[in-house]
Amino acid sequence: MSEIAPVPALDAHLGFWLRMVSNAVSQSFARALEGEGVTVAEWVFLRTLYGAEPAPPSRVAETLGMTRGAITKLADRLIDKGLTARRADPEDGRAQLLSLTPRARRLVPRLAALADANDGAFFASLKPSERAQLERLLKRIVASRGITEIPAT
Amino acid sequence: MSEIAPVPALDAHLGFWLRMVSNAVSQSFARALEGEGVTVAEWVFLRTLYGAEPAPPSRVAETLGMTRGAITKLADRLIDKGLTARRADPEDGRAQLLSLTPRARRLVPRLAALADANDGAFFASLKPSERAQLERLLKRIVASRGITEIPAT
DNA sequence: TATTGTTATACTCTATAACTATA
DNA sequence: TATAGTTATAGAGTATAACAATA
Repeated sequence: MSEIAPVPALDAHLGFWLRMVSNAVSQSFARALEGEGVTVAEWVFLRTLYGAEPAPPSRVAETLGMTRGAITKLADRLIDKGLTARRADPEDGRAQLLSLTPRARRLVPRLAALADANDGAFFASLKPSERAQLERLLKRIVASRGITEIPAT
Repeated sequence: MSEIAPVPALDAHLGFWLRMVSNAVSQSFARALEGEGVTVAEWVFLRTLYGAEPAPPSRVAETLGMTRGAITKLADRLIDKGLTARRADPEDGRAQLLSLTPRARRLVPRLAALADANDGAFFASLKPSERAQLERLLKRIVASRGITEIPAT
């Protein structure tokens, strides 16, 4: 006979609440971005290249904690959308350089405004001191666990 | 000429830090689950059915905020793995009932132990009072935004 | 040989919509 | 007609591995 051992509920873990809030924030942001025709991963990619020198896929991959193959696919999609350009690196015949198109440079500030609004709405119920406390705790975890990966999803 | 308007960095948003930590917790947990041959979504599904009456796909879908089609696919995979059973509801010819196999009932406590260990490791750098504070703030956001969806991913 | 990038393949997660069977 | 579930299709995100070109 198969016993039912007592098992903590899903919501007994802090990680559960973290994911619940994080997913809600991301999903809400994703819906807002949809109106501008981009996904969250695309936003992160665009923001990373914004105001920066053209970068090779390998560096973007490292920054975002993704494989080079994944960056190729993401870049392909953004090139199709007219938001990214890819050109050969004049100094290394193997390398490519990714950069934003003028349209992307006009778009990014609009997307940033959506990010601001989304963030503001979600954390509006916290007092400034509480928001600061939340940020402090999260950054402590990032530091203590050595988390370096920028979340693209 | 295309101007570069000042745009807040990705890490200027609380949502960024939330996602950074949440993704790290989930990825670490996913790797731990891999050793047991299940994904995070499968764990959530299994935990939801553990110790509960057999449930129709429609109810599971509602609980997890997924479509019925998605649940069918998830259940198919778990049936293949011998962790879930599907049988016709004797009281409604249209309905099916999903339940855990004995093997799944033995597995869930092991998976729960992994969840405990993962959570413990990530929040070890916080004092108990800080963990409580973090939980309180997260739950406040959940309540104020009316978040109900259990994060399956 | 090592490195850069692309391509091929595959799998998870998810959604929408068409479809079947039953109520 | 309405509901429950499945199936078909599609797309995002990701990974691994094979490959071509260049260093």
